[in-house]
Amino acid sequence: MLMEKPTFYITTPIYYPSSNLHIGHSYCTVAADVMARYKRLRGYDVMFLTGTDEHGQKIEQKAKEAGVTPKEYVDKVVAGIKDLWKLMNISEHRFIRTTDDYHEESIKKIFKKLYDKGEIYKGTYKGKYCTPCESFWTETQLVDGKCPDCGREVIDAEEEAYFFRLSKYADRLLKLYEENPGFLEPKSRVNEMVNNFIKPGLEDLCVSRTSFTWGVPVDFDPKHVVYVWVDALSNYITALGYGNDRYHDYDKYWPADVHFVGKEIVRFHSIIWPAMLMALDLPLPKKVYGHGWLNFNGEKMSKSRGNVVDPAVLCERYSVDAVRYFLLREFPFGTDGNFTNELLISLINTDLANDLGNLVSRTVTMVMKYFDGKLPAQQDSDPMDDELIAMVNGLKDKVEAQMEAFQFQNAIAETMKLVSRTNKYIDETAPWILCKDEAKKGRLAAVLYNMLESLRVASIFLTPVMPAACEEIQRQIGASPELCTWESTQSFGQLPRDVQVSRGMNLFPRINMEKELAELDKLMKPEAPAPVKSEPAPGAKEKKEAAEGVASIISIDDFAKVNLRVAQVVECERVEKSDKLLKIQLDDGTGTPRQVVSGIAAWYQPEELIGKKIIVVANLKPAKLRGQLSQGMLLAADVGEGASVIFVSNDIPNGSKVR
RNA sequence: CGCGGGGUGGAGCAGUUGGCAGCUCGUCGGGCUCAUAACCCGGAGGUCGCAGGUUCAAGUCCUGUCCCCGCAACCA
Repeated sequence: MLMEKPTFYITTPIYYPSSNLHIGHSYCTVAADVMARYKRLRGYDVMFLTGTDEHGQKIEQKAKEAGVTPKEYVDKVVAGIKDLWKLMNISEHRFIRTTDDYHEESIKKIFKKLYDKGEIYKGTYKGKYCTPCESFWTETQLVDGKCPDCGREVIDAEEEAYFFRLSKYADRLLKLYEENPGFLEPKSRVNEMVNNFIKPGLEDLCVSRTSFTWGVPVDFDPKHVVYVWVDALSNYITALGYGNDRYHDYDKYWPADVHFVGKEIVRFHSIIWPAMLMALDLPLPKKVYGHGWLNFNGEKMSKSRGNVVDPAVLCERYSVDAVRYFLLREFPFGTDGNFTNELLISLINTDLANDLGNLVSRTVTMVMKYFDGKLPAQQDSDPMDDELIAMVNGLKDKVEAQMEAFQFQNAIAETMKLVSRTNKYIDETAPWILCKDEAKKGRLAAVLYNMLESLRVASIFLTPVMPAACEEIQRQIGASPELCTWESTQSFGQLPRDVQVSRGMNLFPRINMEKELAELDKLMKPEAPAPVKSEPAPGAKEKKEAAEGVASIISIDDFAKVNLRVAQVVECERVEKSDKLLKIQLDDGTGTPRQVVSGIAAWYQPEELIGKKIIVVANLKPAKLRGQLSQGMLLAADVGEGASVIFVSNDIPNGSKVR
């Protein structure tokens, strides 16, 4: 009886607090939380870790821009992150910040240990350096041989740096994947790692920097700070007390059962992290699971596109539980998902309002109506009930199998099948007819009991996903907490026969789709003034067109920001390996040639543009297209599927301002 | 160029070891009235991107091809 509880250690990545988090971060953290809650329900001693990775040049810069110290900067963002997790009902967890003193202490020790073991050596980091930006860049990052940030020339430069002997672990990593196929999931990620990174050969990894100071100093060589790899990845063990006295759970929880990570950082977790642990002679995590990304309306979410979804807004409008349900029910964990507002509302309405919420409502109402809230113990069963009961009894295994494989969407789907079956059962048994015959009171009571019992089981399976709502369901159907253990779902019939229900509020109110879509649209573009046109609820595509067709009003000052100039095409050629792009050299009157890359190759031959005068947006941030620097864009009209460049009269001198 | 992912009824997606093609939404018709204009039943609708091949049998394996998306390394 004194058996120790089995342990379960799950982590999310530590997020980079250079700005507020978006729905993608919530997705990962909620998934981990659901797993943690599920394991706790099943009797595990769970350690759930999340946190923030707070060092690095970008934070240093952001803080400088904001006129505060880096610590002040991250403190503020981190406070917001903690609030978000509170709002999203993230259960008991440990929160590590890489600026925590115990973590920094551990990092110094780990770095020293690796150095003493010869796993880290001092060398020189060679790269391209942009003096004004004080930034190192790799060859591949350069845009047309110039600094990707400012477009200026870079110089060859070297800096002294420490390197981790990553290259020597290639074989051991390959062996790890072969012998332990479950180490990295989904499986498709393994090929990616092997083909892209290990097979071409691993290079030693630069693990220190001298170009910025916002980091953990290397204590035996203080002009260096520990770079992200050692600093951030080690959080999974420093948070347990490895190398520090703040915590003492390392022996209990390490190795981790699973690291949940986004697909963009799978590489770090499946190559660098295991290699580091090998170098430290520590056990490896049992599994790294790379989940997919949430796109928005088919596009990658990003600040510059202005399509970042704020989870807090959604939670406030639709309840935390509804958002949590949506995230896990709608998207297969492991592959990318496409987030749309329409999908969110539609799922809440159908699954939660119509099916589950309404089932609770009609069930409780009938018990109130027919038996004044308390069922009689005298009940008559019927073979008609067998199918429903069998379904309940078989459900636990199915749900568990899906949860253990991190297939949340399937686990939820299994449970929702029971909800649907129960709705159907009501139709089959027609309690509203039974109630008219006094002789059938016992039968009526049995039917209502079966409905309650199905709801009890469904609510337990959904508890990890929707903790608050399920608690309320259980309260309404009269299922006390001791009747809602995970084990109790094993067999049908745990509620007392004479159960007492209580009426409650609607769990999931239906949402007016048209109205909400319009509201959400407004909320997502807070900086934009009210749209000129506010057609109700157009389809997704139409909406996009409307936004493009009738742009919102801007002030003359906004327009003044755009620097339009007349320029003449000097040279023009196709961009190699691209069928859409033309590379155009312009004379914009400044004396310095300007290169613009434009996606008009389908409609223009390079020759026919040479000598023509066009209008160029001269102050657009330079971008790299197919490896070619583009310093601006030329104006062209959309004509059907094609494009028509706006040419201007050759009388206008190059460089003339257009306004 | 390379690597990875994807192309399945109107929309969005599932489809482990090859075996009569499923789900949700929408749509059409019917039923019910306990319930949150909810619930239940039935119908229509797909030659599973295209072309070959292996097999008694392929969405599922092999080859070729077209299109879409992402990643290309110190960026955390």
